[in-house]
Parts: sequence; C-alpha cells; structure tokens
Amino acid sequence: MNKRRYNSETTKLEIMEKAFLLFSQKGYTQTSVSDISKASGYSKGHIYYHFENKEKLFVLLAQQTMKEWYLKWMDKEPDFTCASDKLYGMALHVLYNYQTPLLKGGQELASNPESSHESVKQLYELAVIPMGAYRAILVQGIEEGEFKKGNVEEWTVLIGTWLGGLCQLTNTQELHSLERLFKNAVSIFLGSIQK
Amino acid sequence: MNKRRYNSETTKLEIMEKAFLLFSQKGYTQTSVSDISKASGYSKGHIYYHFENKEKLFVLLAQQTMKEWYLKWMDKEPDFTCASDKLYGMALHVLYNYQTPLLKGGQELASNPESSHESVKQLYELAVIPMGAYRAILVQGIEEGEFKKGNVEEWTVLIGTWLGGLCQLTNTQELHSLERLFKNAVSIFLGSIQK
DNA sequence: ATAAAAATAGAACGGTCGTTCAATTTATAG
DNA sequence: CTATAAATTGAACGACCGTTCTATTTTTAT
Repeated sequence: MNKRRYNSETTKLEIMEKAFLLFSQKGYTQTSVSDISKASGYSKGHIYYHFENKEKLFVLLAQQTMKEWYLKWMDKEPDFTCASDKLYGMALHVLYNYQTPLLKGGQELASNPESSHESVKQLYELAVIPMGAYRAILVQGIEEGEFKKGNVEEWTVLIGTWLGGLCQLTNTQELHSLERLFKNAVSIFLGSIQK
Repeated sequence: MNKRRYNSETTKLEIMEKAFLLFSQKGYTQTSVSDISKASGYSKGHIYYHFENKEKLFVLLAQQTMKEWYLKWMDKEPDFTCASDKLYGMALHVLYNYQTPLLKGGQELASNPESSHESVKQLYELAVIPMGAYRAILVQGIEEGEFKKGNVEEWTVLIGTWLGGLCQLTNTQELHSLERLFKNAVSIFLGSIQK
C-alpha cells in the first residue's frame, strides 16, 4: 500500500515556516532551536525528528528560498522581450522576492569555522544562482545587438553587487518605496551598456 | 600630580586590537569574550576591567573604525580637485579602508532584539557617516557645474549601495584585484550624472 | 481489539555563554 | 620600607546552547 499513511508533513512545513521567519529576523546564530520550538509549538526534540540538525535545517530553507526565487523568475521572464526590459523586470523581481534577511544568515553560517564543509559548499552554490540569471540577460542583450560587446563577467558582477547593495535597504524601508531606486539603478547601468 | 601613574592603556589597546580581528573574522555573536581573552593573553575577567561589556566593546571598535575611515578620507580628499576625481578616489578609499568585515557585525548586533537601544542607535549613526561623505562630493559636483542638477539624496543612496555591495567581494577576493571593478562602477555612475 | 509503527514530548547531557566577584600580584607615593 | 591604589587573575554564577535519549501518545494495519 503506497498511500501515505501518516501525515506529519504539514508539521514539518509548519516548523520550516516558523524557522524561516526567525532566521530572517534574528539571523542564524541568534536563532536557537528553542526559539523555533516555541514559535512552532512543537517540542525541541521533535524538531530533530524532522531535521538532522540546525545547520541542515537552515541550508534546506536557504535552498528552497533560492529555488523559489529562480523559478518565479523563470516564470515571469517570458513577459519581457528585449534584454533591457528583462533587466528592469529582474530588478523588481530581486526587490520583491530575493529574501535578503534569510540569505544574510548564510554568510553568518559560512563564515563560522565550525560549520560543516558541505553546508558551506551548498551555500556557495546558491549564491551563484542569481549571478547566472543576470549573466543570461546580458548575454542575450549582446547577442541580439541591443548591448555593446563588453566584459560580460564584469558587468554581471557590477549589476549583481548593485542590486545586492540595494537589497540591504529592504531591512529598513518599505519595499514599494524602493521601486524608483531599483529602476534608476538599472537606468544608469543600461546607459553604459546599451548601444 | 597629573602624570599618568599606571600604564594599562597599552593593555587596553592590545585587547581592542585582538577583539577587532576576531569580530572581523567571526562576526559579533560568534566571537566570545573567551576568544578575546585567549587571543589577547589576558584573563576573561580583566576584559571587564577595561570594558563595561561585550556589546560596548564592539560599539567602541565600530566607532573607532568609522572615525578612522572618515579622518583618512578627509586627509586625502584635498588631493583631488574635481568632483569626478573625488568619486574615483572615494571608491578606492572605500575598497581599501572601509572595514566591511567588522562593520558587518554591527548589523548582527543591531538586528538582535536583546541589544541595548543605545548601542543600536550609535551603530545607526555610524552608518550615516559614509553617506554624508558621498553626498558632499555630489553636491560639490553640482555646484561647480560638473554634474547635472538632480536628486542628490537618491544619487547618494545609489552610489552608497553600489560601493557597499561591491565591498562584500572583499571577503572572498584580493583587494587589489577589485580596483578595476570599483573604478568601473564609478565610471558607469558618472556617465549618468556628468554634464 | 490488538500489535506495530509513526509522531511527539520532555527531561537530561555536557558545553559554552556573558558576567561578577573576591583574591592576588604589581606598581606607585610618601 | 610601607601603605595604598591599580592591575590582573581565576573561580564561580545562572542561563542557555545544540543534541540525544527514553518514554508516551497517536495513528495505522490487521
């Protein structure tokens, strides 16, 4: 009988949801397993029934978060035609969907010498995903003659760091009020790479 | 007799030096008072002879770091004449002198709900300093007719977030290899604001 | 209804945390 | 040389950390 007989899957999701919020608000180290236990309403011990340990739980959340971000982008990407429009679209996608507060915890974990080698590697692989998405847009723009020929890797890093820097503002300001800023950054950037 | 009779001032500086390194490497939470004690060679208890607590020690270091950054900039600022040159100079000043790793600990401390209200306020005031320096350059450029008239506050935030984003790369890459990138960011930015 | 399996709780572990405090050593002043 | 004040130590505190383990409750299959 291959019908799922038990259903603690929702419990697991509840825990992940609360853990996501806590890690986002307080960072990795400052969020304790006790915190997650209290917030989710399940005992501390039970969290270890679903997750091997705190570190793996965090990495799982980070992976899931980044995967969702990327899938959402893949979903809306066809809405834009030219590369310039894609870049504007991407900026807003980052503003509204890139989970800066959670992902910040990744740096924390990665910079801790006691973190497992594997977790650090997995987090590093995540950081590569958005860069790949930016690069794809730039490549398209060049191939279609919309952008100048130039150093794609460098451009990728430049737009990536700019959007990343702007994302820091999401901690303290309303997302909606930042739209202008994100768009203007793209405008300035395009001014230098468009033909 | 107003001559300083005892000299534990050097001890204090030694502790601050080691604490600076540890906070930079491991962040605020992950650096323990024990770590600082071991690294400095003085007992844990003695650290509390010089500093009220861990939080105040960190804030002191952050303030000192930012003050030094600003003074150094004030020192070299006259080397540049036009505002554009100042912006290039500032980018490199940020690259080589802005202590991103330490200051990152400030975000950690500030996002911890148990941090004292006062410390968070002091850290916030620090974050304002570089923005003021950027704004001054932009204002000068406009007043001297070198830059277009535009939204100075917005420009300040845009260049500030870009440099801040680029600074994240200092964790993983050689400073020298980043010079190009910082300069190119300024070039692109200037392309949009120069007359 | 019963036995087996899954889900959950909660106590307990050794360890580390930031902080305090009394005791001791060291340097200075008279 | 002695008394005093500064500098420094190290043990001790209660609290909390991530994790483990055993016991208990709940669900499922027969």
